[in-house]
Amino acid sequence: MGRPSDSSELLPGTLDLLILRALVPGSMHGYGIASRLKQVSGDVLQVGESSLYPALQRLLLNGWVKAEWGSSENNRRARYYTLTPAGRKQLASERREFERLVEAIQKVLEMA
Amino acid sequence: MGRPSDSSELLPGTLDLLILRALVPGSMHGYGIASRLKQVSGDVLQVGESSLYPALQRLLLNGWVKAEWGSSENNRRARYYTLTPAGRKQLASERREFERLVEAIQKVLEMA
DNA sequence: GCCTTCCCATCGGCTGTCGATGGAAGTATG
DNA sequence: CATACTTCCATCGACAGCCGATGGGAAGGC
Repeated sequence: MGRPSDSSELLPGTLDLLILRALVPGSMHGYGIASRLKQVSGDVLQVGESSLYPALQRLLLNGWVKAEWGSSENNRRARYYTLTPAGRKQLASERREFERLVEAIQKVLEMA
Repeated sequence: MGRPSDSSELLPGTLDLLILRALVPGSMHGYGIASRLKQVSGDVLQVGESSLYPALQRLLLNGWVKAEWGSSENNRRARYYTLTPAGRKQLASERREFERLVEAIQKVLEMA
């Protein structure tokens, strides 16, 4: 699994980038992040919860995001994740790297 | 390893695509494929041999490529890999999928 | 004779992703 | 009321891909 030809709906290695980017407009809870990614991508990016939460743990551990409990607009207990300054730097870095690699791949795809 | 922020020089999950694409102009041996990818990508895509050969085995197993022994232009023993018709179909499919995902990610990266 | 380049290949380990699973708390249905 | 559905949290086990290290052999230059 985790390969483009499989049922994967994600390019492996881009999940952190996507999550960090999703948090730029403001704090969100996990479920909301997944919904937002799905929505913005036009149903292409379908992040399962079993991919999402490990990723969020990772981000917490590295200090890219912080978390605090609260209640969602539906009166449900929810954990809100917020981008830290370090997280913004990481986002910028991952984004540059991603674009660098995609450009490189495009060159290969378009070569003679 | 295998993540964008690491020293990885590859977007995980794109290696098969790259190899298949590299074989479109004609048969090549493994070492040549790696060199070509590096060159065309402007030194960005650096495929280690320990990534390359397992990938080639995979492609062989799936029938996307076939292999035959020969000698390189330098009189050295070399195994030449050639795209099969099934390989071309696979290439087209992986390429579409890759572009689909990249577009989706772009949407996220550029969202408000 | 030695070193570098070319070319093959494998093995062990790590990490990321996913399917399955489970739970709790609100909201709607009948 | 009871049942079902949705939201929201989270973990576990399996699996596959990539990489660093390592091995070797054969051609050619110094």
